[in-house]
Amino acid sequence: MKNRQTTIIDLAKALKISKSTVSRALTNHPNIKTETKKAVLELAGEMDYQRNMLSVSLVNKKTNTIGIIVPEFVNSYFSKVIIGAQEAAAVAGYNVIICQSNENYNQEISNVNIMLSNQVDGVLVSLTKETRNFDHLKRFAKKGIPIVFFNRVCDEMIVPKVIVDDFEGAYKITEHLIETGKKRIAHLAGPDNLIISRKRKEGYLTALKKHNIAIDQELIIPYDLLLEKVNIFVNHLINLPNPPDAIFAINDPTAIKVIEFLKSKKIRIPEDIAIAGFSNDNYSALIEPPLTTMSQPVHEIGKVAAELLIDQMNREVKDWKAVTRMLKTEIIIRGSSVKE
Amino acid sequence: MKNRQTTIIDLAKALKISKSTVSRALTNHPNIKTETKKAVLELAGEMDYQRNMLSVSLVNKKTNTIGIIVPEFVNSYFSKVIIGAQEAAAVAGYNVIICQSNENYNQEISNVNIMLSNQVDGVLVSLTKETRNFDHLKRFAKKGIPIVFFNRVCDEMIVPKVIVDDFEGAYKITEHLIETGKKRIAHLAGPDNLIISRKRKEGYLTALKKHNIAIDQELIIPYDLLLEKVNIFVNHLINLPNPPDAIFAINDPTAIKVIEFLKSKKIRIPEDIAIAGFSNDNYSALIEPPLTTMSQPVHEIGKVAAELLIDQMNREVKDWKAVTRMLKTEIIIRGSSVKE
DNA sequence: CTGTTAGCGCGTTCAG
DNA sequence: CTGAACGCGCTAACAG
Repeated sequence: MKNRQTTIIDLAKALKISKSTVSRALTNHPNIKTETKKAVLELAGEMDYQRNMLSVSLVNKKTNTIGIIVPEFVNSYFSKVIIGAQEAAAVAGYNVIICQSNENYNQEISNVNIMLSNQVDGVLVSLTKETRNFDHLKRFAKKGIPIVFFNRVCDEMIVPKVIVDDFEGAYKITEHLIETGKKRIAHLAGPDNLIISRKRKEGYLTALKKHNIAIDQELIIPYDLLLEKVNIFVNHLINLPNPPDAIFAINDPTAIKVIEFLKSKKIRIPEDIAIAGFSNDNYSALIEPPLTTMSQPVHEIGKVAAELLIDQMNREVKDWKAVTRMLKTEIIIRGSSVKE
Repeated sequence: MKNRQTTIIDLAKALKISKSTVSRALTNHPNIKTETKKAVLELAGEMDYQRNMLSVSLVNKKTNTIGIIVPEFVNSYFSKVIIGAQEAAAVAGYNVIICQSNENYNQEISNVNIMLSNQVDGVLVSLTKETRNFDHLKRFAKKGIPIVFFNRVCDEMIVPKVIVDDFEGAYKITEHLIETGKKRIAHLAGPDNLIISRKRKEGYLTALKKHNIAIDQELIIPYDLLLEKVNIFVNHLINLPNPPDAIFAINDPTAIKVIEFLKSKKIRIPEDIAIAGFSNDNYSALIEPPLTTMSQPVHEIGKVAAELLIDQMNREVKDWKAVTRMLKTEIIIRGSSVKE
């Protein structure tokens, strides 16, 4: 089926020396005559020899690979985190394999199996919106494989985490809406099992309380992150007897959908209803009106997560540390909340 | 460093049977007593045994993994292609490893090395904008590893390719601009080494000729796909003594940048200058005005590419077929070219 | 139906 | 400085 690739044995035969010598020449071993080393390297070049990492990993019990499991990467958020992680991993000599769970719990389980059977040395995980049970993820730790969560983290596991201050972010953005004169602020809240959803909702609620605005449960919409349904929820909101004058959406893709829908209904943004999102995605600045949102340091989230993971991998299991790194967000005020 | 993971030997010892029996039980071998099989499976579950694919791959000389090399995946285009490819690969029992070359030739070479040392069974490649030499990619074929190109393909290698009709797409979209009454249509053309750039430019030129519009070299801007530079080029265009009344950009991210810049200059779109892009990216419908563009069947491109690759992998090298699949595009007319 | 043996490609002892 | 021998975890071929 497949042509055999050049191996150390091929090189050894051609040069009439032992395999171990070839191996040593290839791995910069100290005890090796410079000329035999040179000869080996030369022939390796000619024959396009490429080290078989499968064997190396098998022998070393180490693949130099870290796995990343994300819910999706069509939106820019996770793509950028991945790039940040990949760069930091490369610096430390690690490759990366990526699986997307497609926001599906069972898919996440099967991703874990893929990672495990490919013997990753560590994993970076951001949970699906459905994940409520973490047994599949605990398998990593049991096998001595460190795990680091980012963005969609899990309280139940004491491991390193990289997050932003979702509470504060939501608080500030809600406060911003209040300060622009809005009084009935609705919230499209994410699934309650995600900590980011709960924190952002808390931030929202706390800001309202602080400013003595009565909380109206009618304005808090439980939303399962299915963009197709945004229209229904928003339509419901605008048809309330006492409709909202602002909507804070759990994330930017949702907020963008909200804007689209309101525009189609000829509702003025921000005069009639102001909109805010969360995360400052790629195109949030480009829609009309541009979206007010909290920016997250996406690239750095990936970088820090990878660095924490690599740190864990360099420790004995008993020395693992479960630090939580909380990175800075920044409010980006644009035309969806303030008339420019 | 790492806790040893459960192996077949562990199971064999615990059950006091031979390793081969355990192996057979785990792989659904026919010749095996149902009760021993059951016992093995049960213990495997208890001990959380996970097959070490490193060893399996080493023995089988097959990793069941296909590699994908893309220039980037921050924009939605390649993300979606990857998802399509991943789905098709999964159906056939293949995993996927993804590398991004970051539009960098040297990075692409190093990606090839990663793929090779990880012993992928086949690769899907979309070239960087810098790639002019293909020796690194020819190494795959020499080693019996099939390669399939998509989107950014290469004339020099006779292998399967998945493309869209870039010539026709560009022709139609230019013609559309002409039909809306535009006479001085500029083109932000991609690097000449990319076939898609050349085809799209040809389509543009042919449409002009067909409609007896003189070709003005001043309006054809060679552009290296660096979004940061779009403003400079567009600024140059609008300050020409005889400025364009339309701009056809090689891709959507570029077109979106053009729109942003023109808006900042208070130039009316499409009245003063109409804009068209190519590929119908995620947010092209959302900007103001929404972007006229050619949609590509991104998901299907990935799917077809993966299927062609899997087909090659199932053949002997001598039976490899170099089909080129050209998928359908569709013009999407929106407000950036026609006042709504 | 089960056990034994060999070997995938490599790195790492241990001898010289 | 170099070679021989062993083993990583698993599957396949060959005996029973």
